[in-house]
Amino acid sequence: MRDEDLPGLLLDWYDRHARDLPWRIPPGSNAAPDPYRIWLSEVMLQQTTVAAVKSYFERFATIWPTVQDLAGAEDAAVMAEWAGLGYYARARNLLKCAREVASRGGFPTDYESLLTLPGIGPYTAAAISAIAFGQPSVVMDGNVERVMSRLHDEHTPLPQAKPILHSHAAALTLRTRPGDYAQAVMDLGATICTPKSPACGICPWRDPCRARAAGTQGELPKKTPKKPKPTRLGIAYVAIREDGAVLLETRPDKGLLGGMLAWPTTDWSDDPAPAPPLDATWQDTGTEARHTFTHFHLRLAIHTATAPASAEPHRGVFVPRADFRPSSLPTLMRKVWDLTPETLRRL
DNA sequence: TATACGTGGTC
DNA sequence: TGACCAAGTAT
Repeated sequence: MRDEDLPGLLLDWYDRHARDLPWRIPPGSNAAPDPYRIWLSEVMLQQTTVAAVKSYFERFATIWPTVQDLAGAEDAAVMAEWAGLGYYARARNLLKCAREVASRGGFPTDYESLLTLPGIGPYTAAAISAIAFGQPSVVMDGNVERVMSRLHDEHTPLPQAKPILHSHAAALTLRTRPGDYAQAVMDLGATICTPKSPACGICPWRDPCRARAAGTQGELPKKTPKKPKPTRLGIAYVAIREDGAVLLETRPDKGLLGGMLAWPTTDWSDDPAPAPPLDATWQDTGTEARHTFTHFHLRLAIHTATAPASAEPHRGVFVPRADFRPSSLPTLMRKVWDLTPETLRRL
């Protein structure tokens, strides 16, 4: 098996097995990819599964069919539509990027220019230039790292191995069909060369794969062990006015859940100081929302209060119940609402 | 180079 | 059930 045969082998497989995805131009189609849809899908797919992205992509593409439409959207509308997808800096950067692209009249086509846009890093710049503009960029994501580590039986742990794996990937990236090739390697990683129990028997690269020959595919890629997650504590304050309005605030742009609608809370720490957003008689419901973020566990106690029509909160604004959509909250805050006693939620 | 940054599925 | 993991980026 010669190295130059590998891309062709993979493209043959992709021609027969490419998944049908809402943002994808099927192999063999003459249609031109829409850079806006490619960009939108790639940003959504950062550290996020295809299954989670699909419905969000459909909604965004329907509400804002072009980058000009998105550039003209209200910040709050975009954040509300992104709620539940996670990594909210992506949504803030999405809007910044849309406005920059719209003002310059379209997406740049080359890797270096794409890299300067907000929310577009090495992976996304390579993916857009390859998939939307047919450039032979080296597309490196978690899938490609895993596939390359196995193909070459590379035991150096990540992230140390990144340069080695990148050079392996670069050696396979050709001028022919770079967009299809990039998607093919990622599809291979997502559906066959999976992290656990890869389906080597049906892999188009089973013969050249060095890890398969050595029987090491299940242990690759090696990774440096992760730190344990600490547990932090906090209190979420759910205030409901006599007319049913709920007290919410928009979190600061920087930091966790930045820019998202949320119940006022204390700090999240070992021993948070109480910080009720309203002078009222607060009740401890005795229940807590448990949530795990990337780097810590959180236990958020839920305190509730009812407020008169004249109530003036220190923080946040009362949102009329008719305008309140739990689906516009990030998942942690939606959990808090779901755990709030039914008798209060019905007020 | 290391850390902050979400969420849901899987085993 | 808890740890791992996913089409990463910003700082």
